[in-house]
Amino acid sequence: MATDGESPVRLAAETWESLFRAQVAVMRKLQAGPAFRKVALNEYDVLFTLSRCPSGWLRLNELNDHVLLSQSSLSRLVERLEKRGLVARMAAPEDGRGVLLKLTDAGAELQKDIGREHVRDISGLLGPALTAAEQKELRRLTEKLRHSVGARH
Amino acid sequence: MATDGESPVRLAAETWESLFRAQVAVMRKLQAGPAFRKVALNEYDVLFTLSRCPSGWLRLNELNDHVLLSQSSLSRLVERLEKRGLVARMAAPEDGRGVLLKLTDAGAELQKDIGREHVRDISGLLGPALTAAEQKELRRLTEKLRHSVGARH
DNA sequence: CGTCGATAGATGCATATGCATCTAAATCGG
DNA sequence: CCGATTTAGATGCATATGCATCTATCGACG
Repeated sequence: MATDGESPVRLAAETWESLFRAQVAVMRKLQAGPAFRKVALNEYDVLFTLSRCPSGWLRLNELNDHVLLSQSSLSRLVERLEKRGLVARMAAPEDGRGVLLKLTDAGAELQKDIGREHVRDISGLLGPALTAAEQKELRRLTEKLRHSVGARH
Repeated sequence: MATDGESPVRLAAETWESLFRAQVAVMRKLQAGPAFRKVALNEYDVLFTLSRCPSGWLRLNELNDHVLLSQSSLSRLVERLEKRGLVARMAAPEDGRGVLLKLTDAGAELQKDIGREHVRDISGLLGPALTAAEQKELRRLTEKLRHSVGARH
């Protein structure tokens, strides 16, 4: 009758809390680095997502699925990035309501610069903490989690 | 000479990105639930941390290590919680600069209410996504990561 | 003890965020 | 083809956040 000491609900809660705290701890360190002096985290996230987009152009609403921001905040964030000359807008060809975004050359270059530094910082944090095998397992589990959660209805 | 297809730096970056995206995906769902109608995420985090504190009282600066917020923002957040009657302050007995915090009865009750719902939501997200063994492994890896990253001086 | 640097919080101010709402374009139903 | 509903983004406004700075206390050292 004894469970192995933990109900499924409690296990899930503890797992989430641990994941969340780890994310906070790493993020704290990353934000302290000089990489985020020029762009805020969410701004970098947008630049990064755009840099990974195969066609170069991405719809604003698709971008919104990636970032933990409300629609209105993202709208204004992009407005700021545009004013700084880091992204360019274009009306969507097939949808008169839509807006397409892409990095400008300056935006792409800034993303690459920050990205390089960012990747070094990350490596410096994860490398000493987890073996390669553990990192792979962590990547696998978080991918699985994300896809399960992201899968709608 | 062939690596197994992945440099350590790249693996670390991908692992972090996957962890981060999973956190965003889960957080999005959690925030959409009715639990966060009454208190914002960071506010709940403070209530939760206080509820877990053995002595009941916690220093403001210790709280700050837990939450992804600047010192000034936490200061004002606590001020709001105090105005809402959810936490109480006390001058630290051994340190005239310090402030001690604890939940009021109303704060403890609200935390428990939201916590219950929160835990149910989490279970509903993680349960279908990962087996119990996978959750335990994820918990282990993220704890290891957090302790390694946090143990900095 | 008295001065000096470090630490805990609070506060002024500029900016970022979210909610509600608005406009315009697409889609649906007849 | 037309009106009704839905969807993509933008915007007004109140609030939350961060940076720089300020005050008060602590701790070290002469």
